[in-house]
Amino acid sequence: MEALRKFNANTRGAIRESNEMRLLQAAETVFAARGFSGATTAEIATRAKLPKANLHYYFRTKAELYRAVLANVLELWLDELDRFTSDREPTEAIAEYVAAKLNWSRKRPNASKVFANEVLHGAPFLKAYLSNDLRRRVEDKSEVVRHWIAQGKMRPLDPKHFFFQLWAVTQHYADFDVQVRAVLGRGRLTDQDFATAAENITALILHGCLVPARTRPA
Amino acid sequence: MEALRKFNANTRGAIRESNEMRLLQAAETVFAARGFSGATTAEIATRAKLPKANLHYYFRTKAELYRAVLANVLELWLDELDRFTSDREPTEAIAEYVAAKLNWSRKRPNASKVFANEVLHGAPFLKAYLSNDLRRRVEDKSEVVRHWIAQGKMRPLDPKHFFFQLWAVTQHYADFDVQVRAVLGRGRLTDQDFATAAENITALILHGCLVPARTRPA
DNA sequence: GTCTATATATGGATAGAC
DNA sequence: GTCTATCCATATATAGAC
Repeated sequence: MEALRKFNANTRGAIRESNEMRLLQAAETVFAARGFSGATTAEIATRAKLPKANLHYYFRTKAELYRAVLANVLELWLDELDRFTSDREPTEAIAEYVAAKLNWSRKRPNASKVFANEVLHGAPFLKAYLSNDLRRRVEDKSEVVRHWIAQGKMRPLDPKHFFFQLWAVTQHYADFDVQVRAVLGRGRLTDQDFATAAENITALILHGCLVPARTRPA
Repeated sequence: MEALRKFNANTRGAIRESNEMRLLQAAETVFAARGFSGATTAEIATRAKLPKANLHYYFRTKAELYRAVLANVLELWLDELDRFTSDREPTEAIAEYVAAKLNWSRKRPNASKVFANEVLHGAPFLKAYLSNDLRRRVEDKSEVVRHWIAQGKMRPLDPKHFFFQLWAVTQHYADFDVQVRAVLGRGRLTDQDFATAAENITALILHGCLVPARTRPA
Protein backbone atom coordinates (compact mmCIF):
# COMPACT_ATOMS: atom_id res chain seq x y z
CA MET A 1 0.00 0.00 0.00
CA GLU A 2 2.65 2.43 1.09
CA ALA A 3 4.84 1.25 -1.75
CA LEU A 4 2.06 1.74 -4.24
CA ARG A 5 1.33 5.28 -3.07
CA LYS A 6 4.97 6.15 -3.41
CA PHE A 7 5.14 4.50 -6.78
CA ASN A 8 2.18 6.47 -8.01
CA ALA A 9 3.55 9.68 -6.64
CA ASN A 10 6.87 9.09 -8.29
CA THR A 11 5.22 8.13 -11.52
CA ARG A 12 3.08 11.22 -11.49
CA GLY A 13 6.09 13.32 -10.60
CA ALA A 14 8.05 11.75 -13.40
CA ILE A 15 5.21 12.34 -15.86
CA ARG A 16 4.96 15.96 -14.79
CA GLU A 17 8.67 16.46 -15.20
CA SER A 18 8.71 14.74 -18.55
CA ASN A 19 5.73 16.72 -19.85
CA GLU A 20 7.09 20.04 -18.62
CA MET A 21 10.43 19.26 -20.22
CA ARG A 22 8.80 18.40 -23.53
CA LEU A 23 6.71 21.56 -23.41
CA LEU A 24 9.75 23.67 -22.64
CA GLN A 25 11.72 22.17 -25.48
CA ALA A 26 8.85 22.55 -27.93
CA ALA A 27 8.27 26.09 -26.72
CA GLU A 28 11.91 27.04 -27.25
CA THR A 29 11.74 25.83 -30.83
CA VAL A 30 8.47 27.58 -31.61
CA PHE A 31 9.33 30.84 -29.84
CA ALA A 32 12.66 30.88 -31.71
CA ALA A 33 10.97 30.37 -35.06
CA ARG A 34 7.99 32.67 -34.60
CA GLY A 35 8.68 35.07 -31.75
CA PHE A 36 6.43 35.52 -28.74
CA SER A 37 3.38 36.87 -30.59
CA GLY A 38 3.76 34.58 -33.58
CA ALA A 39 3.98 31.44 -31.47
CA THR A 40 0.69 29.72 -30.70
CA THR A 41 0.06 27.47 -27.75
CA ALA A 42 -1.59 25.06 -30.18
CA GLU A 43 1.61 24.62 -32.18
CA ILE A 44 3.71 24.23 -29.04
CA ALA A 45 1.31 21.61 -27.67
CA THR A 46 1.23 19.71 -30.96
CA ARG A 47 5.02 19.68 -31.13
CA ALA A 48 5.15 18.41 -27.54
CA LYS A 49 2.54 15.79 -28.48
CA LEU A 50 0.12 16.97 -25.80
CA PRO A 51 -3.38 18.40 -26.01
CA LYS A 52 -3.45 22.15 -25.80
CA ALA A 53 -5.39 22.12 -22.54
CA ASN A 54 -2.53 20.24 -20.90
CA LEU A 55 -0.13 23.01 -21.78
CA HIS A 56 -2.36 25.37 -19.84
CA TYR A 57 -2.50 22.92 -16.99
CA TYR A 58 1.29 22.95 -16.57
CA PHE A 59 1.83 26.61 -17.49
CA ARG A 60 -1.17 28.78 -16.77
CA THR A 61 -0.47 31.31 -19.49
CA LYS A 62 1.61 31.59 -22.64
CA ALA A 63 3.62 34.33 -20.93
CA GLU A 64 4.42 32.03 -18.01
CA LEU A 65 5.71 29.36 -20.39
CA TYR A 66 7.75 31.99 -22.20
CA ARG A 67 9.27 33.14 -18.92
CA ALA A 68 10.27 29.58 -18.14
CA VAL A 69 11.97 29.26 -21.54
CA LEU A 70 13.83 32.53 -20.99
CA ALA A 71 14.98 31.37 -17.57
CA ASN A 72 16.46 28.25 -19.15
CA VAL A 73 18.23 30.36 -21.76
CA LEU A 74 19.74 32.69 -19.18
CA GLU A 75 21.22 29.73 -17.37
CA LEU A 76 23.31 29.09 -20.46
CA TRP A 77 24.43 32.71 -20.65
CA LEU A 78 25.22 32.94 -16.94
CA ASP A 79 28.58 31.84 -15.66
CA GLU A 80 29.97 31.52 -19.16
CA LEU A 81 32.15 34.47 -18.19
CA ASP A 82 33.30 32.79 -14.97
CA ARG A 83 36.62 31.67 -16.38
CA PHE A 84 37.39 35.22 -17.49
CA THR A 85 39.82 36.02 -14.67
CA SER A 86 42.80 38.36 -14.46
CA ASP A 87 45.22 35.64 -13.34
CA ARG A 88 44.99 34.00 -16.75
CA GLU A 89 46.68 34.94 -20.01
CA PRO A 90 44.25 36.99 -22.11
CA THR A 91 45.04 34.92 -25.20
CA GLU A 92 43.78 31.76 -23.58
CA ALA A 93 40.85 33.26 -21.73
CA ILE A 94 39.57 35.05 -24.83
CA ALA A 95 40.08 32.12 -27.19
CA GLU A 96 38.29 29.84 -24.76
CA TYR A 97 35.38 32.24 -24.34
CA VAL A 98 34.96 32.67 -28.10
CA ALA A 99 35.00 28.91 -28.58
CA ALA A 100 32.46 28.40 -25.80
CA LYS A 101 30.06 31.05 -27.08
CA LEU A 102 30.30 29.80 -30.63
CA ASN A 103 29.66 26.31 -29.42
CA TRP A 104 26.40 27.43 -27.85
CA SER A 105 25.44 29.03 -31.15
CA ARG A 106 25.91 25.68 -32.81
CA LYS A 107 24.32 23.46 -30.18
CA ARG A 108 21.51 25.68 -28.95
CA PRO A 109 20.73 28.10 -31.78
CA ASN A 110 17.12 28.31 -30.62
CA ALA A 111 18.14 29.48 -27.17
CA SER A 112 20.16 32.25 -28.78
CA LYS A 113 17.27 33.18 -31.07
CA VAL A 114 14.74 33.40 -28.26
CA PHE A 115 17.09 35.71 -26.38
CA ALA A 116 17.83 37.77 -29.50
CA ASN A 117 14.13 38.14 -30.24
CA GLU A 118 13.43 39.23 -26.70
CA VAL A 119 16.14 41.91 -26.74
CA LEU A 120 15.32 42.99 -30.30
CA HIS A 121 11.80 43.84 -29.23
CA GLY A 122 12.79 45.90 -26.24
CA ALA A 123 13.30 43.12 -23.67
CA PRO A 124 9.82 43.45 -22.10
CA PHE A 125 10.51 40.41 -19.89
CA LEU A 126 14.27 40.85 -19.39
CA LYS A 127 14.74 44.58 -18.80
CA ALA A 128 15.47 44.04 -15.12
CA TYR A 129 17.92 41.21 -15.79
CA LEU A 130 19.86 43.31 -18.32
CA SER A 131 20.03 46.39 -16.11
CA ASN A 132 20.98 44.54 -12.95
CA ASP A 133 22.58 41.10 -13.22
CA LEU A 134 24.10 41.49 -16.64
CA ARG A 135 25.23 45.06 -16.12
CA ARG A 136 27.01 44.21 -12.85
CA ARG A 137 28.59 41.16 -14.41
CA VAL A 138 30.02 43.20 -17.28
CA GLU A 139 31.26 45.85 -14.84
CA ASP A 140 33.10 43.10 -12.97
CA LYS A 141 34.65 41.54 -16.02
CA SER A 142 35.60 44.93 -17.41
CA GLU A 143 38.02 45.15 -14.51
CA VAL A 144 39.76 42.05 -15.78
CA VAL A 145 40.17 43.63 -19.20
CA ARG A 146 41.49 46.85 -17.68
CA HIS A 147 44.02 44.78 -15.75
CA TRP A 148 45.30 43.19 -18.95
CA ILE A 149 45.47 46.60 -20.61
CA ALA A 150 47.45 47.98 -17.67
CA GLN A 151 49.81 45.04 -18.01
CA GLY A 152 50.38 46.02 -21.62
CA LYS A 153 48.93 42.77 -22.88
CA MET A 154 45.81 44.25 -24.46
CA ARG A 155 45.37 47.36 -26.56
CA PRO A 156 43.73 50.33 -24.81
CA LEU A 157 40.18 49.46 -25.83
CA ASP A 158 36.84 50.06 -24.15
CA PRO A 159 36.06 46.90 -22.14
CA LYS A 160 32.28 47.05 -22.48
CA HIS A 161 32.38 47.51 -26.22
CA PHE A 162 34.87 44.65 -26.32
CA PHE A 163 32.21 42.38 -24.81
CA PHE A 164 29.55 43.69 -27.18
CA GLN A 165 31.79 42.73 -30.07
CA LEU A 166 32.45 39.26 -28.70
CA TRP A 167 28.72 38.62 -28.31
CA ALA A 168 27.89 40.09 -31.70
CA VAL A 169 30.27 37.95 -33.75
CA THR A 170 29.59 34.70 -31.91
CA GLN A 171 25.80 34.92 -31.64
CA HIS A 172 25.53 36.03 -35.25
CA TYR A 173 25.99 32.43 -36.39
CA ALA A 174 22.90 31.35 -34.49
CA ASP A 175 20.65 34.39 -34.90
CA PHE A 176 21.41 35.06 -38.57
CA ASP A 177 22.02 31.47 -39.60
CA VAL A 178 19.57 31.73 -42.49
CA GLN A 179 21.59 34.58 -43.96
CA VAL A 180 24.89 32.83 -43.29
CA ARG A 181 23.59 29.67 -44.98
CA ALA A 182 22.25 31.62 -47.96
CA VAL A 183 25.57 33.38 -48.53
CA LEU A 184 27.60 30.21 -48.04
CA GLY A 185 25.14 28.22 -50.15
CA ARG A 186 24.53 25.60 -47.48
CA GLY A 187 21.40 23.71 -46.54
CA ARG A 188 22.71 23.66 -43.02
CA LEU A 189 25.93 24.77 -41.36
CA THR A 190 28.48 21.98 -41.14
CA ASP A 191 31.09 21.31 -38.50
CA GLN A 192 33.60 22.62 -40.99
CA ASP A 193 31.69 25.90 -41.30
CA PHE A 194 31.78 26.36 -37.55
CA ALA A 195 35.46 25.47 -37.46
CA THR A 196 36.14 28.13 -40.10
CA ALA A 197 34.02 30.62 -38.18
CA ALA A 198 35.90 29.85 -34.97
CA GLU A 199 39.30 30.29 -36.61
CA ASN A 200 38.33 33.57 -38.24
CA ILE A 201 36.71 35.03 -35.16
CA THR A 202 39.55 34.00 -32.86
CA ALA A 203 42.14 35.46 -35.22
CA LEU A 204 40.12 38.66 -35.58
CA ILE A 205 39.70 39.16 -31.85
CA LEU A 206 43.20 38.18 -30.81
CA HIS A 207 44.97 40.25 -33.48
CA GLY A 208 42.45 43.01 -32.97
CA CYS A 209 42.68 43.28 -29.19
CA LEU A 210 46.04 41.95 -28.05
CA VAL A 211 49.35 43.77 -28.11
CA PRO A 212 51.79 41.71 -30.21
CA ALA A 213 54.38 40.05 -27.98
CA ARG A 214 57.42 41.65 -29.62
CA THR A 215 56.21 45.20 -28.89
CA ARG A 216 55.39 44.53 -25.25
CA PRO A 217 57.57 45.85 -22.49
CA ALA A 218 59.93 43.13 -21.21
CA MET B 1 -10.62 74.00 -65.96
CA GLU B 2 -7.55 72.22 -67.19
CA ALA B 3 -5.59 73.83 -64.40
CA LEU B 4 -8.14 72.68 -61.85
CA ARG B 5 -8.14 69.11 -63.09
CA LYS B 6 -4.40 69.05 -62.86
CA PHE B 7 -4.52 70.64 -59.43
CA ASN B 8 -6.94 68.05 -58.15
CA ALA B 9 -4.93 65.23 -59.66
CA ASN B 10 -1.79 66.56 -58.07
CA THR B 11 -3.49 67.06 -54.78
CA ARG B 12 -4.89 63.56 -54.78
CA GLY B 13 -1.51 62.22 -55.83
CA ALA B 14 0.15 64.22 -53.11
CA ILE B 15 -2.29 62.95 -50.49
CA ARG B 16 -1.72 59.40 -51.60
CA GLU B 17 2.03 59.82 -51.44
CA SER B 18 1.87 61.51 -48.07
CA ASN B 19 -0.43 58.86 -46.60
CA GLU B 20 1.60 55.97 -47.97
CA MET B 21 4.75 57.54 -46.60
CA ARG B 22 3.23 57.99 -43.17
CA LEU B 23 1.96 54.42 -43.18
CA LEU B 24 5.36 53.10 -44.22
CA GLN B 25 7.11 55.05 -41.49
CA ALA B 26 4.61 54.00 -38.86
CA ALA B 27 4.81 50.42 -40.07
CA GLU B 28 8.61 50.37 -39.84
CA THR B 29 8.42 51.54 -36.24
CA VAL B 30 5.73 49.07 -35.23
CA PHE B 31 7.22 46.09 -37.10
CA ALA B 32 10.59 46.88 -35.49
CA ALA B 33 9.08 46.99 -32.03
CA ARG B 34 6.71 44.02 -32.28
CA GLY B 35 7.72 41.84 -35.22
CA PHE B 36 5.42 40.83 -38.04
CA SER B 37 2.95 38.81 -35.97
CA GLY B 38 3.00 41.15 -32.99
CA ALA B 39 2.30 44.22 -35.07
CA THR B 40 -1.36 45.10 -35.55
CA THR B 41 -2.75 47.10 -38.42
CA ALA B 42 -4.74 49.06 -35.86
CA GLU B 43 -1.59 50.27 -34.10
CA ILE B 44 0.10 51.14 -37.38
CA ALA B 45 -2.93 53.09 -38.55
CA THR B 46 -3.22 54.93 -35.24
CA ARG B 47 0.43 55.88 -35.35
CA ALA B 48 -0.01 57.13 -38.92
CA LYS B 49 -3.10 59.02 -37.76
CA LEU B 50 -5.35 57.29 -40.26
CA PRO B 51 -8.38 55.03 -39.81
CA LYS B 52 -7.58 51.36 -40.06
CA ALA B 53 -9.70 50.93 -43.20
CA ASN B 54 -7.49 53.43 -45.02
CA LEU B 55 -4.44 51.34 -44.34
CA HIS B 56 -6.17 48.47 -46.14
CA TYR B 57 -7.10 50.82 -48.95
CA TYR B 58 -3.44 51.70 -49.63
CA PHE B 59 -1.99 48.30 -48.81
CA ARG B 60 -4.41 45.47 -49.35
CA THR B 61 -2.94 43.20 -46.70
CA LYS B 62 -0.63 43.45 -43.73
CA ALA B 63 1.85 41.27 -45.62
CA GLU B 64 1.88 43.70 -48.55
CA LEU B 65 2.64 46.60 -46.24
CA TYR B 66 5.38 44.55 -44.62
CA ARG B 67 6.88 43.78 -48.01
CA ALA B 68 6.95 47.48 -48.82
CA VAL B 69 8.76 48.20 -45.56
CA LEU B 70 11.29 45.47 -46.29
CA ALA B 71 11.89 46.85 -49.77
CA ASN B 72 12.71 50.23 -48.25
CA VAL B 73 15.11 48.59 -45.83
CA LEU B 74 16.92 46.68 -48.55
CA GLU B 75 17.53 49.90 -50.44
CA LEU B 76 19.64 51.03 -47.51
CA TRP B 77 21.58 47.79 -47.45
CA LEU B 78 22.07 47.69 -51.22
CA ASP B 79 24.97 49.54 -52.74
CA GLU B 80 26.53 50.19 -49.36
CA LEU B 81 29.26 47.84 -50.54
CA ASP B 82 29.73 49.72 -53.82
CA ARG B 83 32.80 51.57 -52.67
CA PHE B 84 34.46 48.33 -51.64
CA THR B 85 36.78 48.07 -54.65
CA SER B 86 40.20 46.51 -55.13
CA ASP B 87 41.82 49.72 -56.42
CA ARG B 88 41.49 51.29 -52.97
CA GLU B 89 43.59 50.82 -49.89
CA PRO B 90 41.88 48.27 -47.61
CA THR B 91 42.41 50.48 -44.58
CA GLU B 92 40.32 53.24 -46.06
CA ALA B 93 37.68 51.08 -47.69
CA ILE B 94 37.10 49.07 -44.53
CA ALA B 95 37.10 52.06 -42.19
CA GLU B 96 34.63 53.83 -44.44
CA TYR B 97 32.36 50.80 -44.64
CA VAL B 98 32.33 50.33 -40.87
CA ALA B 99 31.53 54.00 -40.36
CA ALA B 100 28.72 53.88 -42.92
CA LYS B 101 27.13 50.74 -41.48
CA LEU B 102 27.36 52.04 -37.93
CA ASN B 103 25.83 55.30 -39.07
CA TRP B 104 22.80 53.43 -40.39
CA SER B 105 22.51 51.68 -37.04
CA ARG B 106 22.32 55.05 -35.39
CA LYS B 107 20.04 56.82 -37.85
CA ARG B 108 17.73 53.99 -38.87
CA PRO B 109 17.76 51.46 -36.02
CA ASN B 110 14.22 50.40 -36.90
CA ALA B 111 15.22 49.48 -40.43
CA SER B 112 17.96 47.28 -39.01
CA LYS B 113 15.55 45.73 -36.52
CA VAL B 114 12.94 44.88 -39.12
CA PHE B 115 15.61 43.17 -41.20
CA ALA B 116 17.05 41.36 -38.18
CA ASN B 117 13.62 40.14 -37.14
CA GLU B 118 12.92 38.88 -40.65
CA VAL B 119 16.19 36.91 -40.83
CA LEU B 120 15.92 35.72 -37.23
CA HIS B 121 12.62 34.03 -38.03
CA GLY B 122 13.82 32.25 -41.12
CA ALA B 123 13.47 35.05 -43.69
CA PRO B 124 10.06 33.90 -44.99
CA PHE B 125 9.84 37.00 -47.21
CA LEU B 126 13.55 37.43 -48.01
CA LYS B 127 14.84 33.91 -48.68
CA ALA B 128 15.13 34.60 -52.40
CA TYR B 129 16.90 37.91 -51.88
CA LEU B 130 19.45 36.36 -49.53
CA SER B 131 20.17 33.38 -51.78
CA ASN B 132 20.41 35.38 -54.99
CA ASP B 133 21.18 39.10 -54.81
CA LEU B 134 23.01 39.11 -51.51
CA ARG B 135 24.90 35.91 -52.16
CA ARG B 136 26.18 37.11 -55.55
CA ARG B 137 27.11 40.46 -54.09
CA VAL B 138 29.18 38.83 -51.36
CA GLU B 139 30.82 36.52 -53.91
CA ASP B 140 31.82 39.62 -55.90
CA LYS B 141 33.19 41.52 -52.97
CA SER B 142 35.01 38.46 -51.69
CA GLU B 143 37.19 38.77 -54.78
CA VAL B 144 38.23 42.22 -53.61
CA VAL B 145 39.26 40.83 -50.26
CA ARG B 146 41.19 37.99 -51.90
CA HIS B 147 42.99 40.58 -53.99
CA TRP B 148 44.12 42.46 -50.90
CA ILE B 149 45.21 39.20 -49.30
CA ALA B 150 47.24 38.30 -52.40
CA GLN B 151 48.87 41.73 -52.20
CA GLY B 152 49.92 40.92 -48.66
CA LYS B 153 47.83 43.76 -47.27
CA MET B 154 45.30 41.61 -45.46
CA ARG B 155 45.76 38.50 -43.36
CA PRO B 156 44.73 35.22 -45.00
CA LEU B 157 41.17 35.22 -43.69
CA ASP B 158 37.94 33.84 -45.11
CA PRO B 159 36.30 36.70 -47.03
CA LYS B 160 32.69 35.69 -46.39
CA HIS B 161 33.19 35.28 -42.67
CA PHE B 162 34.94 38.65 -42.76
CA PHE B 163 31.70 40.22 -44.01
CA PHE B 164 29.62 38.33 -41.44
CA GLN B 165 31.79 39.82 -38.75
CA LEU B 166 31.51 43.35 -40.14
CA TRP B 167 27.72 43.08 -40.22
CA ALA B 168 27.53 41.49 -36.79
CA VAL B 169 29.48 44.15 -34.91
CA THR B 170 27.92 47.14 -36.65
CA GLN B 171 24.27 46.03 -36.64
CA HIS B 172 24.55 44.91 -33.03
CA TYR B 173 24.25 48.54 -31.89
CA ALA B 174 20.84 48.84 -33.54
CA ASP B 175 19.42 45.37 -32.98
CA PHE B 176 20.61 44.93 -29.38
CA ASP B 177 20.43 48.56 -28.38
CA VAL B 178 18.34 47.76 -25.31
CA GLN B 179 21.09 45.48 -24.02
CA VAL B 180 23.82 47.95 -24.93
CA ARG B 181 21.95 50.72 -23.11
CA ALA B 182 21.33 48.56 -20.06
CA VAL B 183 25.01 47.62 -19.77
CA LEU B 184 26.20 51.18 -20.37
CA GLY B 185 23.50 52.55 -18.06
CA ARG B 186 22.09 54.94 -20.64
CA GLY B 187 18.53 56.02 -21.33
CA ARG B 188 19.52 56.35 -24.95
CA LEU B 189 22.77 56.01 -26.85
CA THR B 190 24.58 59.32 -27.23
CA ASP B 191 26.74 60.56 -30.08
CA GLN B 192 29.67 59.91 -27.78
CA ASP B 193 28.62 56.27 -27.36
CA PHE B 194 28.52 55.81 -31.12
CA ALA B 195 31.88 57.53 -31.50
CA THR B 196 33.36 55.13 -28.94
CA ALA B 197 31.75 52.20 -30.71
CA ALA B 198 33.13 53.36 -34.06
CA GLU B 199 36.66 53.75 -32.69
CA ASN B 200 36.61 50.35 -31.03
CA ILE B 201 35.14 48.52 -33.99
CA THR B 202 37.47 50.15 -36.48
CA ALA B 203 40.50 49.38 -34.36
CA LEU B 204 39.33 45.79 -33.88
CA ILE B 205 38.74 45.18 -37.57
CA LEU B 206 41.84 46.94 -38.87
CA HIS B 207 44.24 45.37 -36.37
CA GLY B 208 42.42 42.10 -36.71
CA CYS B 209 42.40 41.84 -40.50
CA LEU B 210 45.26 43.93 -41.89
CA VAL B 211 48.90 42.94 -42.11
CA PRO B 212 50.91 45.55 -40.19
CA ALA B 213 52.87 47.75 -42.61
CA ARG B 214 56.32 46.91 -41.24
CA THR B 215 55.93 43.19 -41.88
CA ARG B 216 54.67 43.59 -45.44
CA PRO B 217 56.86 42.79 -48.39
CA ALA B 218 58.40 45.96 -49.83
C1' DG C 1 -4.08 14.29 -14.39
C1' DT C 2 -6.20 14.24 -19.08
C1' DC C 3 -8.90 15.96 -22.79
C1' DT C 4 -13.30 17.70 -25.40
C1' DA C 5 -15.95 21.41 -26.00
C1' DT C 6 -16.49 26.10 -25.65
C1' DA C 7 -16.41 30.95 -23.84
C1' DT C 8 -14.22 35.19 -24.93
C1' DA C 9 -11.19 38.39 -27.07
C1' DT C 10 -8.57 40.14 -30.64
C1' DG C 11 -7.33 41.40 -35.11
C1' DG C 12 -7.33 41.20 -40.28
C1' DA C 13 -10.20 42.43 -43.74
C1' DT C 14 -14.34 44.37 -46.18
C1' DA C 15 -19.12 46.23 -47.25
C1' DG C 16 -21.31 50.09 -48.07
C1' DA C 17 -22.62 54.90 -46.72
C1' DC C 18 -20.76 59.35 -47.47
C1' DG D 1 -10.90 58.75 -51.52
C1' DT D 2 -12.60 58.33 -46.61
C1' DC D 3 -14.46 56.07 -42.68
C1' DT D 4 -18.09 53.45 -39.67
C1' DA D 5 -19.78 49.24 -38.68
C1' DT D 6 -19.22 44.58 -38.98
C1' DC D 7 -17.90 39.94 -40.55
C1' DC D 8 -15.09 36.11 -39.71
C1' DA D 9 -11.03 33.59 -38.51
C1' DT D 10 -7.87 32.63 -35.09
C1' DA D 11 -6.02 32.09 -30.50
C1' DT D 12 -5.91 32.23 -25.45
C1' DA D 13 -7.88 30.29 -21.76
C1' DT D 14 -11.16 27.54 -19.04
C1' DA D 15 -15.20 24.60 -17.66
C1' DG D 16 -16.40 20.29 -16.73
C1' DA D 17 -16.75 15.28 -18.03
C1' DC D 18 -13.86 11.39 -17.59
